[in-house]
Amino acid sequence: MQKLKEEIGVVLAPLVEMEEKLVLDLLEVPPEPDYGDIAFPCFTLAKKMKKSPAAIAEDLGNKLAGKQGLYWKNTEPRGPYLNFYIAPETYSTEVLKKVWEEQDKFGHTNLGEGANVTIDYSSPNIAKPFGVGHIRSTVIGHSLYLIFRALGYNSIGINHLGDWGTQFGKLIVAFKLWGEESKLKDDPVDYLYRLYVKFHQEADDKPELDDDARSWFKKLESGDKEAVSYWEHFKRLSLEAYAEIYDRLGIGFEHYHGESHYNQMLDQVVNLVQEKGIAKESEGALIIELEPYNLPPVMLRKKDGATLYITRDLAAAIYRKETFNFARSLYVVGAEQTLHFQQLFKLLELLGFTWAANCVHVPFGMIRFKEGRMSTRAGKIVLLEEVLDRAVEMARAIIEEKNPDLQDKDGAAEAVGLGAVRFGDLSNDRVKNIEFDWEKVLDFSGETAAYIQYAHARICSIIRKAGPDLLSWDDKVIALLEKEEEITLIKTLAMLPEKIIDSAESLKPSILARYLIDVAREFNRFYHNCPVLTSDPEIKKARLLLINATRQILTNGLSLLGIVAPEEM
RNA sequence: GCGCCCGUAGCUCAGCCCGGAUAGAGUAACUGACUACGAAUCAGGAGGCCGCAGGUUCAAAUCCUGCCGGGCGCACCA
Repeated sequence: MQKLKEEIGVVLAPLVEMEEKLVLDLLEVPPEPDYGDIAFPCFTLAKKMKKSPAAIAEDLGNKLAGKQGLYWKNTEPRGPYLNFYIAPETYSTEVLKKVWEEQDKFGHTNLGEGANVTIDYSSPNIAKPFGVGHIRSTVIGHSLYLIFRALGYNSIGINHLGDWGTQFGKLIVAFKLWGEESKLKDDPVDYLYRLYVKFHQEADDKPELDDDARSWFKKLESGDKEAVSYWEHFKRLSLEAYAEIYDRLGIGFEHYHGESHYNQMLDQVVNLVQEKGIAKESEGALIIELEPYNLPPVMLRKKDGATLYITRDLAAAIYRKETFNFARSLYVVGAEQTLHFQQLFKLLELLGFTWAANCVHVPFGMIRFKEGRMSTRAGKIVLLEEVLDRAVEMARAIIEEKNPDLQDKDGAAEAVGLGAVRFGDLSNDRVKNIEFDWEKVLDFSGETAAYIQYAHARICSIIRKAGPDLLSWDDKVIALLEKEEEITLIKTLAMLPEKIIDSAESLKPSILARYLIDVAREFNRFYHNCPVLTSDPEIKKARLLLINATRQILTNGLSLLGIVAPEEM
């Protein structure tokens, strides 16, 4: 498509007396396939030439009448637009050959030239259960990780574990009051979670519990043996539980640098801020006024001397720059923390770090119940594990019904079930809140991962039946792909590279996800109108190449969303 | 009170960054297609003051301003 545009630029520039680049910027894709493949709008020219846009388009059409290029076969003025139609043969050959040759690398580029991109994602809070709320950061972050890697960046996944903070004071207090070691061993995350909830219930009536919790956290910060041993115990048990979920989702991190990792740097960071002269004491606490920037003040140290979340984030940002010298640093964290990151980045800027401009908060909306928001403290939460299990179970039931002879039912059910959960989080614009609805989670029809996986499985089935020998590259047969469904499918396939780039630039995997739905849809249209196996040998060969390219685009795309496409389901 | 985000078909959402041709999907309800390469599919009609009101423009779902509705946040949590 890019080559087509460039060619048009060269042809059009002299005719309209504009620079090629300007022409290229104006070119757009028409809303209807009937209107051609690339359109040149004549509105901007109308002023300059003092003629109606339609007359200009007409004029250009006359000048180009009967002419054609390598990638376009004719032009057609239509209202204020001059529309170009592609030459299917050269275009299709170009696209399909490229996919054939590059295989699982199709769509990948070296745009990033190996530059480091740190991606802070998932980052659960130790001792809290892994709820569906956390899946958004995990799944969106991991997809961005894969997308950046496909573009030649060196993605560095960082799991910034919430393994420090007042919640540990609360847990220690709760465990000392009500805890039993045996129950802790059975199901540590669940048990710690129940203690956490109980703590908040009790603290409503007994505010002194909160004071106890603060003082235990203070002890932890100053290295108190007992506090540290509780903390280590809780942390180890939680990490073991998270590891299972990450394994299941096929997710790994380069670094598990939790908040505690930055403890030894905090004094240094606080000193740095004080040297800059931007901090001041207020009611015993150390704060920084950000009023000139229209932001509320930031507190770096509480009056009891303990540090806060942002103190550790400040240290972490500096550490990441020093360690990884990132080109960009992404924080895939909920939208409710937008202010926090505005303050953090402003602080970095005030400290004179010009790279603060390369730090980006990638926010996303929250998952809510119909009745209101989820709350860990109140115990109103849906566990991720339960969601995954039920989705896989449902997929398994459907397979049992539709494909009872399938060999690897478990494998397929896992791929489809997990794919559904992932896709549900990836296919909509990040920033919107999602209403949690079991019916939607367990629905595998329409715009879902299963729709894409099903198209993939059908293709695999056809290729299996044709026999692998028939699938080989042949320049000569591509010209036989001339039906509307075939051409449209090829045009859609060709978009993968630009969609991957779009996703990276906008930090929205949803662009890629929705594109894959389009590909599957166009394939289905082809499938219902163009038989492969029963066609004449030459056409059969050409169509096999076409569906094989489609299969490749689907797996390449899905893999960047972290979704597996089984060959049968 | 102040700041940020969201508002498009009954429901869930694309499109908005970068303004252009009749505003698109899915889903629900209705109609049709398995003696067809897998019906988790496809085809069809139906369904819209693009929250409201101004403004900019030859042209606004898209840009600007105000308002309304919802969400989130705003010094000792993360």
